[in-house]
Amino acid sequence: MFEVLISHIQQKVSLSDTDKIRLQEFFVPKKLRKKQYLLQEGDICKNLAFISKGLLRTYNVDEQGNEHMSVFGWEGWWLSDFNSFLSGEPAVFNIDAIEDTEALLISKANYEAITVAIPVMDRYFRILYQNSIVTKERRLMSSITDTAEEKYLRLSESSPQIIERLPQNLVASYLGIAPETLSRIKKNIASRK
Amino acid sequence: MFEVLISHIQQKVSLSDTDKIRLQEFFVPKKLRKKQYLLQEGDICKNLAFISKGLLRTYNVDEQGNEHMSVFGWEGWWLSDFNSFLSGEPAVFNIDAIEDTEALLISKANYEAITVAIPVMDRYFRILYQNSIVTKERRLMSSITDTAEEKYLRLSESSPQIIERLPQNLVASYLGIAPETLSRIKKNIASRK
DNA sequence: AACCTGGCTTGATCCAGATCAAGCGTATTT
DNA sequence: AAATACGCTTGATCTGGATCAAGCCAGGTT
Repeated sequence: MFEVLISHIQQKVSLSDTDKIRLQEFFVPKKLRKKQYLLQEGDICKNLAFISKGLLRTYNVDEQGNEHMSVFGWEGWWLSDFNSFLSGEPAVFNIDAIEDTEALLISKANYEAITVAIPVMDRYFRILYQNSIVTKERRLMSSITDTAEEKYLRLSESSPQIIERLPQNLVASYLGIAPETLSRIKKNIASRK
Repeated sequence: MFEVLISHIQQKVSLSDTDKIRLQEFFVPKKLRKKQYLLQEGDICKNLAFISKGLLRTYNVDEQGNEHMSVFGWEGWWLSDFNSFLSGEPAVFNIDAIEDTEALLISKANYEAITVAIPVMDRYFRILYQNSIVTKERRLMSSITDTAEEKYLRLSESSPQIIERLPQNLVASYLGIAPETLSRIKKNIASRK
C-alpha cells in the first residue's frame, strides 16, 4: 500500500529512508467495497485519503436529488471534503467507492504533525496544491466559457482517463451537462469524421 | 508596501525579525496605473504578484472577444497565471489594473529560493493554497449546480466585497452570466422584499 | 430461462438565460 | 459646455441544452 504513496511523494520531493519508515506511522489503511461511503454529507471529514488502489468519487446532491460530481480519484490521488477537513464544518460532499478501493487515511492531527516531523512534507503538499489549483482553475474557466461540446473535447484532451474509466452519466455530471446531451455530443462528433 | 505582505504572512505562520528583513530581498515593487497590464495573454508569466494596494483582475478572452473573469485581487491577495508561472508555458490569462495598484513581484527563481532561505514559507504557501482550493471548489460547484440567481446570492454571501467594489458587468462575467441577466436578477430580488 | 437493474440512445417539447436593440444617466475628455 | 464613452436598465426575440418519455441492450440475480 505504502509503495504507491512513497513513490508519489518522491516524484515531488526526496525522502530519506528513515522518513519513509516514520511516515507510515501517520496513516491508517482502509479498504472500501464498491458503493461504500468514505464520507457522507453532514459528517465532519476527519481524514485526507490517499488512494493506493481503486476508484472513488466526490459529489454533492442538490434539493432535487441530482448528484453533481466534484472530483474523481484513483491510484495516486488525494480526496476529501477539504473545507470540512480544514475547518471542522460539516461536509457538503459525499465520497464513495466506484470500484473496490484501498486508501491510506491521515487525520487532521497527523496532517499537522507530519509536516513538523518531516518538514519536507510542507513542500510536498505545497506542490500538490499548486497543481490542484491549476487544474481547478482550468475546469472552472471551461465551465464558465465553453459550450457543452467544448467542455467534453477539453476533458478528452486534459483527462482522457476520466472518459475511459467512468460511465458516461458520471462524466456528464462532472462536466455539468445532462447525460442525454453528452450522448448526442458524442454521436455528432463521431458522425463528423 | 511590505507591511501588508508581512502582516499577511504572519496571519498564517510566524516570522523572526531577521526573516522579515531577508524576505524583502526576494521581491520587487511595481506600481500600475489604472488599465495598465501586469500580464498579457501569450507572454510567459514571470512573477507572482502580491497586491499591497489597489485592485487587479485576471481574465481571458474567447474567440468572440468576450472577456471572462477568473480572479479579482486587492490588498492582501496573490495573483498570476499560475500555470504559466509554474510551467513556463505562455499565459492564457490577462491581468490588468482596475484601480491604481501597488504590487510586490517575486520571480520563479526567488519563489524557489525563498522557501529554501525561509523554510516556513513552504508552510505559508501551503496554507494559502489550501484556502484557495476550497474557494475554487466552491465556485466550481456553484457554477455547475446553481441557477444564475443562486450564483449571485451565493457570491453575495461569500464575497460581498466583489459585489461592492466592482462594476456590475465584471461581476456578471465573474459569475459566468450576461450583464443583462444580472441586472434583471437584482431587480427581481429587490422587488420581492 | 426469466427477471431486474443500470447505462445508453433517440425523439419531442420546454425554458432559463443569451443575444440583439434601444434609451438613459453619469463621468470623463477635449 | 459640448462630446464621447461607459455602465446600467428594459423590452423583444432566440436558442442551447434541460427535461420528459420511451425503448434497447448487456450483465447480474434468482
